[in-house]
Amino acid sequence: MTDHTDKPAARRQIGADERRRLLIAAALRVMRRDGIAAASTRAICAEAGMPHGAFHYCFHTKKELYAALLASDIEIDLEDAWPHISPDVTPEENIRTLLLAFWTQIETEPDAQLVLFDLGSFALRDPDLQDLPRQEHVTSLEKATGYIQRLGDEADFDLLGDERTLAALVLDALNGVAWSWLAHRDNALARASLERFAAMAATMTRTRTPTA
Amino acid sequence: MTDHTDKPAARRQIGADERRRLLIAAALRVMRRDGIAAASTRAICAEAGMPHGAFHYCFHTKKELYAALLASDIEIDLEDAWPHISPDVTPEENIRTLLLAFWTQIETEPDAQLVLFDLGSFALRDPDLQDLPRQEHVTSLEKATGYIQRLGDEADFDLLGDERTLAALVLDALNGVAWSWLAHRDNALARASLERFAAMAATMTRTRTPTA
DNA sequence: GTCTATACACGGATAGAC
DNA sequence: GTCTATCCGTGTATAGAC
Repeated sequence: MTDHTDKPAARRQIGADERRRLLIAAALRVMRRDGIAAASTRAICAEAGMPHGAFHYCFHTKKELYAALLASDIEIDLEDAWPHISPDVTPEENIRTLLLAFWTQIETEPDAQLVLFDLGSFALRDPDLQDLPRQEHVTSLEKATGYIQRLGDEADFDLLGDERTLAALVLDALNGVAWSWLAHRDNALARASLERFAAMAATMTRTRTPTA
Repeated sequence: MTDHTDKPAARRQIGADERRRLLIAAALRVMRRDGIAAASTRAICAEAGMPHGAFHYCFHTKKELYAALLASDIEIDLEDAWPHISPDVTPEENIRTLLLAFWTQIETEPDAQLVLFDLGSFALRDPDLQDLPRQEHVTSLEKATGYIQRLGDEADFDLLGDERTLAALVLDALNGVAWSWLAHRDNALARASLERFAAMAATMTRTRTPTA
């Protein structure tokens, strides 16, 4: 009789793990909107529609939330936005196409990009969290290397020199362009820089099947 | 008789403008050491050896200090560290030399670099301060353009394409490499990326006086 | 397990003595 | 102009009711 009530009391019991997910998502929203400094535990709980007390039985400490945010990698992903690469156009054009596909992802979410910088910067100061950006970088590098290999396959060219170094440079260039773009907000300049980069990178390629 | 004392009481009167300089310097030290979040007005005053009250008659608000920090541009300067550029070696070697000279500046002060990111990121969130990173970028761009022109002159080559776009790309690449280096701290990888960039950039040059 | 109320420390800013 | 004492808001964390 005791648990036989009409009120869906059980529905309120969403469980700590689910709450964690909600809090992480809420934290990201607050950070995107108001910056990392404004993302207090109170603000995050309010955003998630939870009472403030909920925070500390989902995460022991706030640092734990930061760690969770950094672990749930919020990085650029091209899986669903892979552009059309054709072996019929020049390597330069294909490289440019790929870079601009990346760039579009960044350009559409400037606030997310800023949060990424803030979060990384925060972690770099804390000895307990320093490994997370390092790990994130390794992951990005692997992903980028994969993208570059796929590009070479689809566009029918080989890369000269070490692929990993090149992948690192591409990632860094994109990040650097993103950073300065956040300051100047000159879309044309950012894209021109990337197109310049594409032209330069194309000199590091050799087509596999020479055009007959 | 009144102001004729042996005690150097007047020496204590260092003046508000001098205090401002001291506070700015102290703020930078604290930020480098403990991060921007730890740089409270109290911590800064303590670092400067001043009472807490001193802060608010040097700066009306803390934002004013941030503005002063961003205005007193803490950027990479090569004036005193310009490397040896020779027209007798390839453009690629000269470009690499210049880039690595820049890089050495960055590499020796990682904490300063991190503060630069933090400060910029903070300013980008605040509508009142957004112009400062923009202005800083313009300044850096002009300076970089100057360096590139000087490089071309001393190394005896011309640049293909728009100089400003190239200067922007160089700055962005350096910043991007710096950012990822702060995470992975792999000096060799960072330098390899820059050398790669130098090789690519060299394809955008044409020597002025063709070797006879 | 869930939520309220609260403890406690710290931050920016100001009032007012000297 | 210089410094002390203090106000007030906010942040993290926890004790304890339900």
